[in-house]
Amino acid sequence: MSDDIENKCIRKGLRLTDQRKLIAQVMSRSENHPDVDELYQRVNKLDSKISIATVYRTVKLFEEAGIIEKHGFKGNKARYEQAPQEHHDHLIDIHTGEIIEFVNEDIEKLQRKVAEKLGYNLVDHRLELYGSKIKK
Amino acid sequence: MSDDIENKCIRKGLRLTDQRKLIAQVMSRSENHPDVDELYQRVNKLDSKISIATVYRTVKLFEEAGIIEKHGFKGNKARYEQAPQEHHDHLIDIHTGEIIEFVNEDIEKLQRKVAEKLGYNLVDHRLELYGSKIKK
DNA sequence: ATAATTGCAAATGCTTTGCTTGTGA
DNA sequence: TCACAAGCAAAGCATTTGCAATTAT
Repeated sequence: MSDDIENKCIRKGLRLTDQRKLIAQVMSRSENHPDVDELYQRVNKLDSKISIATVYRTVKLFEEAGIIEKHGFKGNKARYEQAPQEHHDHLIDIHTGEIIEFVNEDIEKLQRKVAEKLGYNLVDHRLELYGSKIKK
Repeated sequence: MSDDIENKCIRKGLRLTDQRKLIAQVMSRSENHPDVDELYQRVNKLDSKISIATVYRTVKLFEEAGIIEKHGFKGNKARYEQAPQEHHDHLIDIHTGEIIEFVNEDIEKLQRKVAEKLGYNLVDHRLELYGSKIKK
């Protein structure tokens, strides 16, 4: 269902305003990883009175609640995606900007091992691959 | 020698100004991964007339010439380090901010493999581990 | 000589915030 | 009702840029 995010909000005790519902909805339906401005554009079509400050506040709220995830890929602007059920990393096409999600359990394991070898518990990580399409 | 960066500038045909020499020198002697402001503070002690705009311009110039590397760890501000002879990744202590460099050839291999499986040539990557020190 | 570089301050781009009015529970 | 959220515009930061003066080659 597309209001999954709404339910999460309720469970987290977040007040459910019209604007938050809209942003949740747009976020749910996003195929790509939109930045705040894209989000604002889309939400704006549904409610032209919403302000970009609200989008920023909501996105941060959702992020802190663990409902969505923030990414800072190269080329700065923060991009968001719905917090995935299962963790994944990203491969970014350096020519088109297309973002492909992937999972590799071997890499995950090695990361934990590396951290431990250095005397650390792995709390979080960021892995981004940048590549160009192989032409046949 | 600490003026390794200077030689690289010459080889790249970059004009060698006093300010660039200073920044190169400070960069060479940095143990940590300084951000522009730290760099500016240090350089400023050697030449109080230097402007922060010059530091920004120089750091970008060096980066584009492949002389230094730019990192965007979590918590935004760009940090720089001398371009290493051998590639390495970073583990960041989430409590102290300390940055530890590491190399793991297995992870590197897996990354290439993952990219290829997705139909891409791996051009670049970013791997950051965030951890907290294991207490004995 | 002269094209590139600097310093300064103003401009930019993204993000946050103060304050008043509006609203969900 | 009333603590919290939204809208607006102003402020904040990191970074970039226009321009006149300076400098490396």
